[in-house]
Amino acid sequence: MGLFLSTHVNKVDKKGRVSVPSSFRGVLGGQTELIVFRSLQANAIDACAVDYMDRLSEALDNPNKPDDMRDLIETTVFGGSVRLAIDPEGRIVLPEHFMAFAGITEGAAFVGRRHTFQIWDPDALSVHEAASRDRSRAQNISLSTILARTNSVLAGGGSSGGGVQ
Amino acid sequence: MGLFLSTHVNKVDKKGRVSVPSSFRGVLGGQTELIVFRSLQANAIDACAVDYMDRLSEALDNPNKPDDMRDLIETTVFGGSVRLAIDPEGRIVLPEHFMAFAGITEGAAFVGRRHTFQIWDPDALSVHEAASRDRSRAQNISLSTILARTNSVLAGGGSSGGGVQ
DNA sequence: TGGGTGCTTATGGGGTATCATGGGATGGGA
DNA sequence: TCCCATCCCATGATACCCCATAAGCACCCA
Repeated sequence: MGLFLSTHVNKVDKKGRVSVPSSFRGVLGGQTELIVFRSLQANAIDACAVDYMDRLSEALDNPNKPDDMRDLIETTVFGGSVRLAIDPEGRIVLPEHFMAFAGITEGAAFVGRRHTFQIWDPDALSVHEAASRDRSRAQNISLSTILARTNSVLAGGGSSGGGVQ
Repeated sequence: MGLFLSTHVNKVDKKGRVSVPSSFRGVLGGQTELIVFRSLQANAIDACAVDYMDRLSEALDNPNKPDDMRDLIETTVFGGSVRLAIDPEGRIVLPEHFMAFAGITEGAAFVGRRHTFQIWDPDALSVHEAASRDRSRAQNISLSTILARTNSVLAGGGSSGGGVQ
């Protein structure tokens, strides 16, 4: 119950409300607010807990970060983010221009990404997911290979993998 | 009692429930949840304990990990995986699209793979196993050759190791 | 050695709590 | 006074939990 996991598709009603999946609300703990902003990588909406934003801010203060990246993130993420209230039934109302940006109309797909999650139009997600799976397959990613490979990275070694699968 | 071993075939009842083999539940310790994920290599479902996923998540936070790889894994693995509760009788309910993906209808084969296990349609598994056996035979793999070859690697030596088999 | 006994495991069905979703009511701001 | 946002309540569907039954296995005792 600590990480945002799995994908849930929920309906958007005519008032613009959409339920945040129960398991995601569980990850948020008792928090009745969350942060959303337009994703930098895709036509999707990124979302996270309020306190996650604080940690992101600290990371940004790291002097090793290039200045232009800091500028970019400050503008797009912090400037473009919105704080949303979760109603007693666990629903949120996405701002109009966010819906348009992600192409969301009557359905919204919530995709867990560990510390954050994304909100997609279901159709756009299918397309994106298919492409991602292909790329992952090309990299030979599986539950068992990720750990093995990461450990070798940590050890400084770069065994190219090519495992038996 | 530490590794997922051997293969068990169980029935899927009309509610979609299927028993996790008792020995697998033993490996999970007291954990009442597990993670499932559509395999990238085969039409089967990968499964692991929740804490395995936690370790995977920690590994992903390693700053040496390339950013694009992290994105890919977060989307494919974490977005594509589902957390399933194990009921008091030791059963799980696989999501509809997971069943369809693996071609599972009335039976499910649980295949131990050490730290993870897979769930197959029994018929699809037979086909896959036959193919795997052929490949093993072609590569002259046996339990004793694996150890012998690994040891020689560790020792830095390259004794070509003509397999006994 | 063979039969019986008791436990663990797998499977089936029914009842209940939770969740997603829809509609209506209420209150504050324009 | 009107409109919009929020909150409250109702409902259908689903997921979860509890109990019951049956089948396999190991152990024990005769």
